[in-house]
Amino acid sequence: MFEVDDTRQKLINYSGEIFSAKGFESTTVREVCQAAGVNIAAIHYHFGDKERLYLECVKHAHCQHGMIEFDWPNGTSSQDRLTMMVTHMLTMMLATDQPAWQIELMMRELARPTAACRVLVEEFISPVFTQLLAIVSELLPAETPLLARQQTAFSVVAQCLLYRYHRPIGQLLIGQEQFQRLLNVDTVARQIVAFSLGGIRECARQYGVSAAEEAGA
Amino acid sequence: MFEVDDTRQKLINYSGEIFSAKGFESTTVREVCQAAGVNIAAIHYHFGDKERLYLECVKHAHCQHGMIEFDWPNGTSSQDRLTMMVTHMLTMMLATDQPAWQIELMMRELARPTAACRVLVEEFISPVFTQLLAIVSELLPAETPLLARQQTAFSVVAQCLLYRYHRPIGQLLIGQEQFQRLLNVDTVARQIVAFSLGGIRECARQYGVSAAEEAGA
DNA sequence: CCCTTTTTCAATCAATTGTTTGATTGAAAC
DNA sequence: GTTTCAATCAAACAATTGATTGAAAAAGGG
Repeated sequence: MFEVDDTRQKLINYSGEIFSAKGFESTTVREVCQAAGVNIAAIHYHFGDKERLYLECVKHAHCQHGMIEFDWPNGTSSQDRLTMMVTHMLTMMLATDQPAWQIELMMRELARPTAACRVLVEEFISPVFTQLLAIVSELLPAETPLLARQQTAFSVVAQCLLYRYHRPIGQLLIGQEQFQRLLNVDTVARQIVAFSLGGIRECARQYGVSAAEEAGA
Repeated sequence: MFEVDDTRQKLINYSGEIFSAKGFESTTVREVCQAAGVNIAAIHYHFGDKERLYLECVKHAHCQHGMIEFDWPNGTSSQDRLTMMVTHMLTMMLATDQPAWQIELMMRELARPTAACRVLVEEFISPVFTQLLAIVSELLPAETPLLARQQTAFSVVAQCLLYRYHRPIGQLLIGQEQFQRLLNVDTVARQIVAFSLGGIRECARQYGVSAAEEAGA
């Protein structure tokens, strides 16, 4: 974490934090510049305008949290890979340590896409989804239609997304102290993996015997 | 759907639509009044200010789509009730027919809560969640800890929420025409129910034999 | 008809928005 | 020492924001 005392870098860091907390519209350039300790005109000088500063933040966010390369030990089972995948996604979702504004900004962008969304999906989301789809496909029969496999993968990611997007509702529903216990990655991951494996197995039953079960028998 | 030519009603309808589409901050009172065909001062006269107009919209939204009362035919199985529950939630999530701004506004409120969120959860979300939790509990062993049952219920609702909140990502991930096929309630409901039943069964295995299986044996 | 109350209207308010200007700084290049 | 150029600054820009005014219009009751 290099703390470069560069005006441009300071602007990205501070504006990214505010953008992620309040959104693009509700963030004012004066607020950003005051937080960063730079002059108002610095935004125009270094980025052109507010929107291009925002785009730079999104770009910076998904570069910093770039896709990690999963190099599974040879012969890792589908179940284990699913577990690692879910754990990886949950780690990002539940991350509260600083600087966490990058994730939050990306989540905002994915929920209410602007122009920056497409590249975000292509470079950040799509690779993860492709890998997840591959894992799910191994656990489903070979004849399973593509759409059904995609739906199954959606069911897995949906569970992970809930704990970030709907944290406030969750707290109101089951109480704050109870929900606090659900911020532990391993606790949640264990439940989601178990639930998902059962769900996948049930879906597999609709289309025949899964490839994994076939190999296991 | 009474089309009352009342200024107050027109303001709620049109502003609700714009609020739901662009959010509170990005919506201007001029835009609203022009759409409704009323004078700018009408907002101040009928509601006081912009914020109280917004609160009135949220209230109107969750009143219109109030909680439906499930009166199951006596002896309806847990599975069937889960199916009806999921179908009900998905019907709301995937609703695209007019006027759909009420749901969208509530979803916004639940993702980024303002003062109006608490009453929304208490009167609208909590009753549904309570019923879902009851159904899930029937399918799980009696010894299952409360937190585990709540997590399981979360896993079910999460799948439903995905198809509304992350529609843009879904379209980018699997293609627009492919995603279009996932806007059919029955198609999605069938998959989610199957996945969920399998997931619940797997979770039940961790805590013993479920009450339902016990009764079935 | 007149009187009162409610409702609507054009015009304007002060405040805030993103953006731009032209001068000033400071250090490197010649 | 002079020139050059990127960087920063205070100040102001035009435009838009939500809110407010006081008069005009409409509605209702006697």
